[in-house]
Amino acid sequence: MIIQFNTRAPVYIQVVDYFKKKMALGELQAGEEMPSRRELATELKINPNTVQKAFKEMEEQQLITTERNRPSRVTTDEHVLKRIRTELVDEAVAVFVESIQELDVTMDELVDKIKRQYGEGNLDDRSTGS
Amino acid sequence: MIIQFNTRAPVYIQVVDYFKKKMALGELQAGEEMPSRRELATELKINPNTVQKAFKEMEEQQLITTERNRPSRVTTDEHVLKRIRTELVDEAVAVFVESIQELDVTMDELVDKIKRQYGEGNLDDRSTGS
DNA sequence: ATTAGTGTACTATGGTGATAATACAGTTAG
DNA sequence: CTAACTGTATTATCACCATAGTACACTAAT
Repeated sequence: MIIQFNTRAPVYIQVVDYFKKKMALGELQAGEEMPSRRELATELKINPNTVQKAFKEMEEQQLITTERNRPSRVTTDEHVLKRIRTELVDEAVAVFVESIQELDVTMDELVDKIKRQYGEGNLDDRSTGS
Repeated sequence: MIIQFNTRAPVYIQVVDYFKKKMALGELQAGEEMPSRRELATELKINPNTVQKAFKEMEEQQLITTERNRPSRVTTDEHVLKRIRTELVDEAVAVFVESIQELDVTMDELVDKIKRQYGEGNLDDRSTGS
């Protein structure tokens, strides 16, 4: 997965979301070691302090834990991990609906535009059985 | 239409979007007079300078015009006005798809969540014939 | 002409976000 | 022990955003 920074949202928030996605997809699993702050900063070409801020945020959200001067680890709380994907999607939907509210958009128009936006076939049209 | 400020996006951008929506819905029509900066600042409980910044942004986007020290007016360029709604929706869809990309969300799940988010029946499920 | 209302411009302050450069304490591999 | 790596903390600078206060030129109504 590649991270692509916007100008709008704070970088440290985008870093948090980046790791949330990784956890939601199982690319980062419970108890797994996180990359070091400096290493990640170099890799993402951002400031170590920004990474530190992101990690601090993730700690407050119970996504990772850190003991002393050892590399941070993904939480082992499966309960927390399970919720990540749902929260990401629900948050995105909330922001989306908020932004198009009162514009009298039909469901058909939305679905059409969303499908078109995906384009590269990332979105599955089949049912998952909810 | 009521404006509800987020903490995320700059206030002056939210003011611009607020007026874009009004224009897209025909609440503000071509050539119509805009409220004065000070008046609007009082009404929205924000600083006149913030309103001024929003109006300057709208001028650069050709949404309004101002001559000398007369109240600003909505552009008479129907071409510009026609595009507003499409741009608003497309932009929202782009941001939305971007945010849920790589999360393996099915179309069914999305539609379900979106409908649920609307809830109060703002979203029409019938086709408009595009 | 006076007054109140326009748009516009400027300075200043405070908060947040991002960067840069250090510094320190603790851990680990050599 | 030493060296290199961890996390953490601090100070400083810069940009953007929002606010406050003030000022000026012009227009319109009186």
